[in-house]
Amino acid sequence: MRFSSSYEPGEYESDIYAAWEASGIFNPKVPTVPIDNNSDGSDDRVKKSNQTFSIVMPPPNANGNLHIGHGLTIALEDSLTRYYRLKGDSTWYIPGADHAGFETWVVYERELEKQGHTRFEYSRDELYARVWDFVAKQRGNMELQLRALGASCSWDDLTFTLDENVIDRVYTTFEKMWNDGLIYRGEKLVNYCPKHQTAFADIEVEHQDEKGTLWDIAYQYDGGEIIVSTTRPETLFGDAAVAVNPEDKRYQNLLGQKVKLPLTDREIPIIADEHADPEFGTGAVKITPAHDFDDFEVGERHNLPRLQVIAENGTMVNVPEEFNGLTTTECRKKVLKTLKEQNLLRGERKIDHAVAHCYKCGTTIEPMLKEQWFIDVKQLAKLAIDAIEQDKIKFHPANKKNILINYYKGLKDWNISRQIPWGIAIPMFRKVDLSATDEPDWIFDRRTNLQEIEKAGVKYVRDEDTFDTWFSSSHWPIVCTDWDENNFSPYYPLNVMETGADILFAWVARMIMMGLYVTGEVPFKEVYLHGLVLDEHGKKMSKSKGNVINPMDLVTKYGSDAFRLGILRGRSAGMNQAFSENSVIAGRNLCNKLWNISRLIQSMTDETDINFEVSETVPREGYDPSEMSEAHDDGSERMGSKKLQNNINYTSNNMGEDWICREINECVSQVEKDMKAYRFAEAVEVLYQTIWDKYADWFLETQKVYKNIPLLKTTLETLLITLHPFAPFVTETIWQNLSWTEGFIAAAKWPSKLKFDPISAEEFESIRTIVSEVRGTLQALPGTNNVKKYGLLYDNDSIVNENMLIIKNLTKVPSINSLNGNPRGLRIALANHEIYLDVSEDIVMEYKETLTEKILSVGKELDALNARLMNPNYVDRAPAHLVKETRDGVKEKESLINRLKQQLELI
RNA sequence: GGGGAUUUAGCUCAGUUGGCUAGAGCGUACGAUUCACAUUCGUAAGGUCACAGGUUCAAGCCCUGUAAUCCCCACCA
Repeated sequence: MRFSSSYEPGEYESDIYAAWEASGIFNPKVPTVPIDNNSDGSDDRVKKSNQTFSIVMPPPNANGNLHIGHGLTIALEDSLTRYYRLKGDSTWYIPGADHAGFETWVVYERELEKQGHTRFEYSRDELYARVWDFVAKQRGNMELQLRALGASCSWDDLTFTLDENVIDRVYTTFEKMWNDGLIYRGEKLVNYCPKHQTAFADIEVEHQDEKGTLWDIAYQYDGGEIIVSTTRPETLFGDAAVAVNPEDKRYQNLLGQKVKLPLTDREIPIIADEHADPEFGTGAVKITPAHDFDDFEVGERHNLPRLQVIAENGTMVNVPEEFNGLTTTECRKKVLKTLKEQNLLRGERKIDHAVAHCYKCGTTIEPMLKEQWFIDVKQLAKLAIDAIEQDKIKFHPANKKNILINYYKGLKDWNISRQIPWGIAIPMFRKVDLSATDEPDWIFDRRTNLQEIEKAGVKYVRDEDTFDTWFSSSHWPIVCTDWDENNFSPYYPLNVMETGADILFAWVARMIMMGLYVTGEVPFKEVYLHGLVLDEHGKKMSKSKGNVINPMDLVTKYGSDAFRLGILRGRSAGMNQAFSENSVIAGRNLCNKLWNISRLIQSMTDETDINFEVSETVPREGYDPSEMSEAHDDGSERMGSKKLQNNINYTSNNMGEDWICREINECVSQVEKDMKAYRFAEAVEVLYQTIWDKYADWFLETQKVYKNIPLLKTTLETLLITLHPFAPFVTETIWQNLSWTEGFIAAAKWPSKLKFDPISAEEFESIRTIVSEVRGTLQALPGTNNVKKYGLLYDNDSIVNENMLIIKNLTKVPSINSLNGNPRGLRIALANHEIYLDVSEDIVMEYKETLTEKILSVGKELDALNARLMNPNYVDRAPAHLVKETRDGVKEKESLINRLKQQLELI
C-alpha cells in the first residue's frame, strides 16, 4: 500500500513541484505547423500542436511577499495554463518580478532613515546601486511562494522589470514617440508629494473628504474692497488675479479693477472667468496659477504669471521676509494672524472638501509647477478606443469595455517623470551651454549610464528623473513574449491578460495603448479582471483592521490545492467578494476525499491482481482513452458495463457504470465550457459534485458489489486529469502513487468522452430514486435505528431483482426478498416500482400522517401543472417540447398520487 | 456632478439565450458508525428571489421607477 490514510499535502508538495520543474514540462514548446495528424494516428503532441496559449504574470514586487490577491491571481492564471496544457496547447506562462519603483523606494528610504541617513547625501547613481543591492538581498521569497502555490510558469523566462531587454524596449518606444512628436517637456502643475519629493500621475493620488475652513479675505482697492473665499490663505502670495463669474451681476462694475494683494504691495486685476461659481462663498475667487490645478487653467486662459511660492520641500519661497522658509502650515497661521490684525479677515466657516493625499504616506499633495516629460495621449487613446470598439479585445466582465472607452475619452496627457532614483533613467540629455543656440535643448540618447555626454562638441547632462513604472509596465506583454520588429513572436498577442480590476486604468489601459502603438496589434485577446478578496464579512482587508489573511499560512495549514480550490469558489469576474478559511477547509476535504477514493481503487486493483490476476484477462482495450469516442446513441457499443470474465463475482450488469460514464462526460463538457467562459467557480463546483456526490457516494458504492477494475481506473484517471488544473498537487501525488499510471499528470492528455449505454444510465436514476426514498422513509418512520430493523420486499420487478445487491448495499437494509402473496408494509411510491418496506401495520398507521402530507404536496404540484395546461395561450404559444413535458408531468404526478392513495387505503 | 456594480436560505455565493417545482458550500437539527475517508455517511428544516409597477402563455432573469450597500472617475476657491 502506497497511500497513507489521509492526504498530508505538506509531505508531497515541494517534491512534486521540484520534479515538475526539473522535467521541463512548464517550458513552452516550439509551436509547429500541423503535419497530417490523421494518417498514422500519431499521438505526438508536439507535432500536432499548432495552438499556443500564452499568459503573463502581473509581476509581483521582487522584494515583497505574496498577499491574498496574488494567491487569487495565481489560482486563476495557473488553472488556465494547466488546462490548456492538458488540452495540448503549447503553453507559456511567463513569470515576472517588479522593481516596483515607488513602492520599493519608499521601503528603502525608510530603511535609510532608520540608519540615520537621507537620500540627499547620495548621488542618483549611488542610490540606484544601493537599492539594487537591497532588492537583491530580499529577492527570492516571492518566487518560492509562487512555487508553493503551484504556478506552472516557465522559470527560465522570468522577466525582471529592470532587465536589459525591458530597458531597451522602453527606450526604443520612447525614441519612437520622441520622433513622432508624442513626447513633450512641459511646465505644468503636477501632483507633488513634499515628503517623497516626487511627482505622481493623477491616478496615484487619493482624494479624501475632510473638514476644512473657508476664510473670507478682503482684497482692497481705492474706494472699495472685494471679499474672496479661500481654504488656502497661505498661497495668496502667489495670486495673479481675482476671478468672478462673467454672469455675476454683483461684480460687473469691478471687472478690470486692480486690487492690492494683502500683506504685499502687489496689485492684481479682477477678471471674469467661468471657473468662479457665484453660489460658492462670496463668488469671488483668488487665482494662484502655480499652486492649483483649476487656477493653472484660468491662468492659461488669461495669460497670468505663474508665481511659485511653495518650494519642493514644502516651505515658502518668494514671499515677504517674515514668511520666507516657513512650512505651509506655519505660514497659514501667520498669514491669518496678520490678516486679522490688519482687519482684512472677514469671516470663516467650516466646509467639507476633498483633499489630495499621497497614496503611500498620506501627506497632502501639493500641486507644484514643474518641468516634466509628458506623453500626448490623444493618438494613443484613439488607437485603443478603435481596437476596443471593434471588439479586438474581449472583457470579463463585459461591462469593463465601455468603462475603459469612457476612460480613454477623458484621458489627460500622461506625466511620465518621477523624481526617484529607483527606476529606469529617462534617456534624455539637456544642453548645458546655452550659447550653442543652433543645437536643440534636449537630445535623446540611450547612454544613461553616463551623467554627461558630448555631441558635435556640445555638452549635455542627463535628466535626473526616472520613468513612471507604468510606462515600462505598459510594455509587459511585448517584452515577456520576446516580441521584436523583425521576428514578432508566436506568443504575441497573449491569449489572456489576467489581473486585478483595480489596475484596469493604470495598467491594462496603458498596455493596450502601448501594444497597439509599438506592434500594431492588441497585446492580448481577452482580459479577465478579478475583484478584491475581502475578509469573511465582506470588509476590505487591511493591516489596521487586523483582518489580513496571509495565503502562505493557509497553504501551510491546508495545502496549496485546498487554498486554490477555496479561493476560486464563489468568485466571479470583477467582483469584490468575501473569502474565509471555511472555503479552504472545504477544498482540503475534497482533496482528502479524492485521496481516499484513489486509495480504495488502488486497493481494489491490488486485490484483484493478487487473487484473480484479472489484469491479464480484462478487456482493457475498451477503456484506452486514446480510442474512446462519443457514446453511441443506440448503445450498440456498451463499454461502461462490459462484463468481466473469469470471475464469478464480477459477472454483473451494473447500470451505475453507464450512469457514471454519462455523468463524468457531462462534467468534463461542463468544465470545458466553463473554462472557455472563464467561469472558474462553476468548473470547480461541478467537479466537486461529480467527484463527491456522484462518483464516491453512488458509483463507488456500487463497485463495492460489482467491481469493474478497468472502468475504475479509467474513470479515476478522467476525474484526476479534469481536476488537475485546479488542484495540481494532490492529483499529481495520486497519479505518481497509482500503480498503473505513467509520466506526469501535469503533462497528460485531456480526457476523451467515455462510452456508455444511455438507457442503462437513465435506468440507474430509478435505482437512485428507490434508494433515496427508502433512506428517507426509514428516517421518517418512528423509532431509531430503523435501517437495521426493516427489510425490503419486491414483487415481480426486474429492475429491483437485477440490482438487488446494489440496492441492499446502498440502503443498508438487512434483507431484500420477493413478496409472496398480497402486498404488505409500506410502498416505496416515488420510483413507481413494486417495492415495499417490510414494516408492521402499527408502524404503517403511525406513518399515515406523513403520507397524507405527501399526497397534499404532490397534489399542489399537480394543480400547478394542470393550471398551466388549462391556459390555452400556454398550449398554443409555448414550445411544443415544454407542453409535452408538462403533460408527462401531469401523468406522472397523477399516477404517483394514485399509488400514495392506494397505500393510504390499505391502512 | 459622471459612471459602474450589488441586493436570492442564518452566512458566502451560483442561477449562461426568460421555461424554476429557485440550487450549492458552510452553518443548524436529527440519525448512523469496525472492513477508502469523522477531513466520514444518511436524512431534514430553512427562500414574498430588496420594493413598486410593466411586458409576456411564462419573470429571479427583460423594461421603468424606488430604496439600501459598495466601488471608480472628476470637482469642491
